[in-house]
Amino acid sequence: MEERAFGSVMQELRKGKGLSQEELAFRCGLDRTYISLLERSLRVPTIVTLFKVSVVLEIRPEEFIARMNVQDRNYGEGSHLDQ
Amino acid sequence: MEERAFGSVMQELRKGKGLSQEELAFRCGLDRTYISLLERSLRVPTIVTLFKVSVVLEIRPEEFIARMNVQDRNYGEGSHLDQ
DNA sequence: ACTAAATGCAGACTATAGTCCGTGGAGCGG
DNA sequence: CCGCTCCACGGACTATAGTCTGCATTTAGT
Repeated sequence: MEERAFGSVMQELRKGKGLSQEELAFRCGLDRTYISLLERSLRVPTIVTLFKVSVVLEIRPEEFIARMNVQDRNYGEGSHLDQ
Repeated sequence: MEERAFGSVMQELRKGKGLSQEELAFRCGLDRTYISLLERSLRVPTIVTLFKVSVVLEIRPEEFIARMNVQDRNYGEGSHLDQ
């Protein structure tokens, strides 16, 4: 199905923004332990959760999904990964 | 959150392929009544369900999500909205 | 009018998304 | 060593995704 896990993409984006799991959870209105479960791929989010996380991580949800499909595509040239 | 419902996009794609709810459900490995619930936005799918439906409807999941964003959503001064 | 396909919908389920408590361990600065 | 932050993890929840069965209604064809 998905080539790359949702949680892996989320963790990468979270660390890229220098957020702790707890801080991300708070800003998303989700539970701290649930973010942990997501990153370890022990839960599958609904698309509503995808949208919530995308807002906080400042990425378009479709871009988030796109990153799950392909490992190497020249994402960004570091354009929106920095900050 | 989403401007356009998941179910609305799914129904449009389903009809575009001339499939009944039952046929779509069968090909997705989902229940017929659940497809009905999704189209009426009485349920929110997980991303796994998004992927299943996308395969059958022959659309990339990120494109599916993108079609939910008909209205503009602003994530921080258009830094990654372009492209 | 009759038939059949397609869908809405209700109810009672099962599986899992998501919460809320806590504990313990790894890492790090003082 | 001590305190602090971050995170993995457990257990016991609550909410909701998703199934299954059955029936009623609508729509289109003949």
